[in-house]
Amino acid sequence: MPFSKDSFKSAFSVDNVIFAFDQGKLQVLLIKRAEEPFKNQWALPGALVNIDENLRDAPMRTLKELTGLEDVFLEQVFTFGKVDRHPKGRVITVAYYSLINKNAFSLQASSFAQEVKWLAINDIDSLAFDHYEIMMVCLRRLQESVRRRPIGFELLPETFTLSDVQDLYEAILHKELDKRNFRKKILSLKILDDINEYQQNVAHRPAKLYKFNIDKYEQFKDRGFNFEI
Amino acid sequence: MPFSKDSFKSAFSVDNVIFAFDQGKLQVLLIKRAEEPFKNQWALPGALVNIDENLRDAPMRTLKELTGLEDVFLEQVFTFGKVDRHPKGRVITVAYYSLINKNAFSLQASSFAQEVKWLAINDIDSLAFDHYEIMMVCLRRLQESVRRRPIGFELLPETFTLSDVQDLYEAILHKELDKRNFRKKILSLKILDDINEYQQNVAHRPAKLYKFNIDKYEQFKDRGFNFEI
DNA sequence: CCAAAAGTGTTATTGATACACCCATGG
DNA sequence: CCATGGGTGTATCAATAACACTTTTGG
Repeated sequence: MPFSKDSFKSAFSVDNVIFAFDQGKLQVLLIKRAEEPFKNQWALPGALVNIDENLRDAPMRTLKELTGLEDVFLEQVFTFGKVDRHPKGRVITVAYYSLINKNAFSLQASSFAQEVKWLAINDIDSLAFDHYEIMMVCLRRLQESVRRRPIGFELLPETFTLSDVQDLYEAILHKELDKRNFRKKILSLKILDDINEYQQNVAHRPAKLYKFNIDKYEQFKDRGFNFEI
Repeated sequence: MPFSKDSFKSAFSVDNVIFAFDQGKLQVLLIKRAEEPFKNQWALPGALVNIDENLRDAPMRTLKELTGLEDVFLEQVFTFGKVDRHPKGRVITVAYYSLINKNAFSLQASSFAQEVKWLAINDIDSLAFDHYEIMMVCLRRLQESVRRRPIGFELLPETFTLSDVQDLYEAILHKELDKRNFRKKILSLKILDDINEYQQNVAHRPAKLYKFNIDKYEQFKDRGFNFEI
């Protein structure tokens, strides 16, 4: 049972910025609100926290309802608690972000939203509530994280080219990177395994395919690195 | 009015890890609990969030009650929300940490605690609830922050020596640092102003005194730096 | 004159940056 | 044979790391 749902004076919620990478762009999953306030406006997916549910399970539940996915990268970012952030009462919300591979699932019909869509983050300029601010705070956190820990690979398919990785980093950091230096650096981390296969049917020299090395990831998770790019 | 105080089933709180630097050690302010649960055990200062109070104001209120201080460095760290983290009901808590100069005030009597004390963080090995974990998460965040932004000077008196700064960094990072390299690096940031004064009445060569340059701080606050030490 | 902490420079190594051409494939 | 993106190396510069002795004061 969510906090104080019936006599709504105060509530406790989570919002989840779900990132994916598609068509060279960083995309965010949005829902169109079916109810007031902000009816018919785009918003971040979220949920009230059930009283018998661990906090982290709330955004996981949202994610599962929307995408069917479990075991997804999920990181808590910040808790937003201004008194007036929700027009109908006091709602404190914990923001999370997730990284998913868009191709691994299809969007599911969901009860709480009329409509669901992906939108490139650079094409979003307003959202319901303070969700735009929440999204941008999550983006900044993703940008910091991607420079310090080997995350981001959750956004790619199982095998990918070095150019895919570079395109992803450029999309996240919103910045062009030098090809040779990028390759040197990412390979020096030894988190990518060359699988000795190549792209097929491309109208140019086929690129080598790589796989993400999960063991090295585990080593770096705590230790971190400094991807100065 | 705090969330659901009377019929306590769920509540929303903040806990504040208040750091100070004294006798070469990083200290944390603790309160002895006057009530069950965990009666007579040491805990982090905290408060329930009032329904008409911005989230960030709650730890500031705690701080003011305990120390009389306002305008203190305060950073949100993480929100802890396991179902069973509080034995008496569902309490989600937002952890903050503060940095204060221990000499600038005296501890005040407080209603919610029998007793208040400073304890060196290395001498703390358990606390009420999950407060030990909360404290350690805040410490890690402080350690990260101090390497990337010019924070920490809130812990020092208005004038200080370079050795004071080094001792502080060593206490925070729990690691010995090379004197010459440390000085080179910290001076290269230009956030310290040499005030052309010296220590008095010390039984050794007196050290130069420095002041923290708040303008340079503002520049670095967003830009950050990389204090690889 | 002793004890204590302050203060100071150089070298070696590592990492970051800037930069341009040839290669393999499909059409 | 053209267009497309894949792939590669070097030189310069900046930052980091390791390291030991002299100076100034009070007692």
